Amino acid sequence: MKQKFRSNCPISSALDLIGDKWSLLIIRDMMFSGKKTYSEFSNSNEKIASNILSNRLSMLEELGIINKGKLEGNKKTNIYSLTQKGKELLPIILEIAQWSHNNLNDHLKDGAKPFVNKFKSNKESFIHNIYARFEKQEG
Amino acid sequence: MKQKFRSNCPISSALDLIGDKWSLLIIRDMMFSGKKTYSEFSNSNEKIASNILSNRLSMLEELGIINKGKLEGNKKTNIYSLTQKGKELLPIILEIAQWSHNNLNDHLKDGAKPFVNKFKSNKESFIHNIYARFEKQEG
DNA sequence: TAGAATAACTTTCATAATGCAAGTGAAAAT
DNA sequence: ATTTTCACTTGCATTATGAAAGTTATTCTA
Repeated sequence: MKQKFRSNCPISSALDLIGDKWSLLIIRDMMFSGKKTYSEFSNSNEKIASNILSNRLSMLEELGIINKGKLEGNKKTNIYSLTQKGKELLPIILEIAQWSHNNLNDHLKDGAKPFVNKFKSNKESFIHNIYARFEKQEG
Repeated sequence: MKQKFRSNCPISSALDLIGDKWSLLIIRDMMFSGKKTYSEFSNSNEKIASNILSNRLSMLEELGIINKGKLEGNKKTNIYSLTQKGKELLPIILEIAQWSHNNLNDHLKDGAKPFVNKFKSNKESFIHNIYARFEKQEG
């Protein structure tokens, strides 16, 4: 079997799992756009190729970051959802957003700025509110 | 010219710059191991290939995340240091460490755990202490 | 001060990952 | 019954990564 991890370092090990240009975008879409099907993911602004999307969805599932399921009465559409492990990527994603907000200002549209500002003003509560929303969505 | 960014999304844009398996490891070594030269970076546990290291150092410099300099009286050794933009990657890296600590526990050695626990207990002050250490190192 | 060692790469070539376009098969809608 | 939709897969070109050896300019050492 091929080694999954390059070392025992927590940073390195996380990058072994999600250190690419696509995985976190799928997670982002699940967290902030409520996307949950293959075709929804394939419609992102960043134009992920269908084979890469397919590959990442199965990797993320294998890693226990997302789940794959169905809705009753529909055999066609697969419904992907975040596991706890996946949900806990939220703080990472928010810090990334903040870094971009601080350091790539020229390039970014203004849309996300109020969002990041709200996060900055009280990170803990901001994160807990989103976690609560995750709960609600699952009923 | 080739487009650097896939979209205006802050997450996507950050990943366009540092969304790979090596860039953040170089930053990590600068932040936590005080590494600053090519040969120090090439000695990491994760065994980065020399051509990739070279490529990443120049990318990171081009992106304004690190600086390349010399020490007086030494024309040979290049000294790399973090810019403000680079230093601000600290919160991202710490959140990644925390995620691994929470979710990859079986795989990780115990060494980093007290560190992450300290971070968890008071993130703001932990981060500010490290920022202060950055200042000190530069004199 | 001549030769050895070191620092920082570069080059070459094999392998793996990504990207693009087209194609497939089952399920659902018309 | 036929067309659409959904979730992929396949084939092939391009790009990125990895391993090993080679290069050049210092700097150290005998």
